[in-house]
Amino acid sequence: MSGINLKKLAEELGLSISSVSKALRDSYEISAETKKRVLAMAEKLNYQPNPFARGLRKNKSTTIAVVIPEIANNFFALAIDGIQLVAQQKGYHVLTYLTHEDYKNEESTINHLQGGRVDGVLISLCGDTASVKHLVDLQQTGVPIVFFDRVPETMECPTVTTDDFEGGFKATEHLIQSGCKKIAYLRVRGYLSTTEKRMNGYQAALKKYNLQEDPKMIVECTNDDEANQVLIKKVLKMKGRPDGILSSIEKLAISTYYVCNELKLKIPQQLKIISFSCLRTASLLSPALSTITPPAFEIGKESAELLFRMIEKKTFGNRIDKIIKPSSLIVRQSSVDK
Amino acid sequence: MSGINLKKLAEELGLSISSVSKALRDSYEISAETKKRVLAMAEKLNYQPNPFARGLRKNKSTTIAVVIPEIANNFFALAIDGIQLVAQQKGYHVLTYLTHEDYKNEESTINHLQGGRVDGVLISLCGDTASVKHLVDLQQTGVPIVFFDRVPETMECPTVTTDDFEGGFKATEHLIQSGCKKIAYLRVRGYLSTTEKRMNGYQAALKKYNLQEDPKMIVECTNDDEANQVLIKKVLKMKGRPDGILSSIEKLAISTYYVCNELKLKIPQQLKIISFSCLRTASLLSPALSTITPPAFEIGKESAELLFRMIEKKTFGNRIDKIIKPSSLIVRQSSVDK
DNA sequence: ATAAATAACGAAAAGGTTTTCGTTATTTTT
DNA sequence: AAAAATAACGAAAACCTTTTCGTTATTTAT
Repeated sequence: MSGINLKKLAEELGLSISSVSKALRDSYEISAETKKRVLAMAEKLNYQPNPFARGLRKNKSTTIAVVIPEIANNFFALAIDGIQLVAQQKGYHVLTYLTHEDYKNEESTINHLQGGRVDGVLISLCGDTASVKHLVDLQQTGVPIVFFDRVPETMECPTVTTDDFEGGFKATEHLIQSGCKKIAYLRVRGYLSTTEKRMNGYQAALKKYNLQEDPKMIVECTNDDEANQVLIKKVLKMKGRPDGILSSIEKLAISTYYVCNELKLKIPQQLKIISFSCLRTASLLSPALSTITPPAFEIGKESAELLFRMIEKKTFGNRIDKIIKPSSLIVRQSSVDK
Repeated sequence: MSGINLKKLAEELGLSISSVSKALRDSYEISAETKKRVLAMAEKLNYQPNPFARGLRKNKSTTIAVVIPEIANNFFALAIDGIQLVAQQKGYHVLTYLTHEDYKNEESTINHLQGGRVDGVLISLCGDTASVKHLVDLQQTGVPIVFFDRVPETMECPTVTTDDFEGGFKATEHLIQSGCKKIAYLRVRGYLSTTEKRMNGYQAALKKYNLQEDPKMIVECTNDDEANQVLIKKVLKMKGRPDGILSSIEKLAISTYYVCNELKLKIPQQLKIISFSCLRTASLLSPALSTITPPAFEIGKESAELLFRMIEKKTFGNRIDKIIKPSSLIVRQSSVDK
């Protein structure tokens, strides 16, 4: 389509295809003078090597894949930002795939990635990932994979995560120290490593401060905002309702805000709330939302850096990296009495 | 790397490479029985055709590129969502590139796209795009390009935008009807089609209601949040300060909120504000932010659909589509007295 | 019964690069 | 002056598919 390839360059220059190729790769076999001529002509005609021919020949794509559940989510958007930064530096291209929290999508996406389309994969698991077979298969074909944020528990693999347990623990501890006696945890259905560990931290904090665990205080939400609001409303209307909420994801905190508006529940006077979140406008909300904020950009950046280490020296497999980046607890008005 | 290709399949089946290939493409030349055997074996070994060999042979990548200024921005995130939806349906892969509002990045990205890496390009221009030569060049090599949201003015090309002029007009009219006498417009430096047309709408509304245009009321912001806050603060502290603000992008509205917090300026009593924005939490801000909201998802979706129409029948060039999707004006507390 | 058509498959070229190896001409070494 | 080394380039194979064109065997039409 583009039309300008090595053959045409060679004709234009009166050289052979191989010589032109070598000149462009700065081979010692080509004289300095010829190289200069070739470079000039390539520049003039804006020659771009055909990526397929090159990929086929070198068995390398200079492309990585990023597989995430959704993009309209500040955490993932920021993570991609970090990934792109590193990829661009390395001269790599980035293919993005969205699973929309659907296991079938994740599976078929990963399967399509076999065959050499990419040199490596960065992935954050979707909520209902039932099996990791597709991932193990891909890994076994030799494609380096780095998991970030939502990682598998039953698979040997490099991961980059935040300290979800500590985050859940500290957030809960903070609510307790703000006077909460009955704290609910908003989790998402399925088996996400993040949700699980955050809950473990929550439970550990309850235990430390001798607060009773109550199964009714663990609200299992879905992907449907309206349904979630119904669930949250139900918990907030029951007798013995919680006076504090720890939300494992941002979206559920937002839903809680809406529900509180509707129920005329005052935050933080009647209900204190804190959420895992990367929302930039957290401090502008009414009231400002306290958050445990994972370093999304850094997580993306470090994941990519780790992946490129694996791509470059093929020595992965010996050492399985588990990188953990701390989240920051940011206290705002939603979790403290004025 | 993956190891399993047509040759191995053929060996395993006792067939020739060409027969296996034809069986997989469901050619009439192959018997139903053989096809079944081949399909079964391909399934069993999880055969994935090498995308480079195929791309090289068919001169087609089944890949599109999306070039945007930034990703951590709800408008672009939602647009990508729409794009991905269509691409996935069509079985296409999506390469994402971020220009970070840097012309040099945009230029080199576009130049790298020559050579057949992608079958089409979706792009939203960066703020300081000085020339469109790189885009014209790419277009002339035969790669279909669709521009969305931020589009060039000096180039024949298909575009998908929102009605920026009307949006600017209606937002300004709304502020006037809410009692504003002196309205500032927050624009971004450079020559973005969006900023420009929104400003034209703003100016037209002022004229219609016989309000004087004042150059000091047009605040030219940059990409640096802190610098912008300084600029906005300056305008809000001067005598004859505005009583209304129309912000051309979300980020500047957020900055204005921070400045107002600092200056103890009450929104909406002392300053009314409305902004172009796709912020999901607009209604949860303190106070809730009135917005003109472009249909980001639909813009992405329609851009992609248009692009695929161009890719599929190569009849583009005859008809240049200019699709305009209306924004919605959503009035909340920030722009009306209680 | 022969000619023509069809069904089912294989051989080989093409697509653009990279890389190995061969070839020539020039320079250096003995 | 002959031998060896080097410099600079070209020919061709390889990467894996797809597709055109043959080839054979079987079926249908004359």
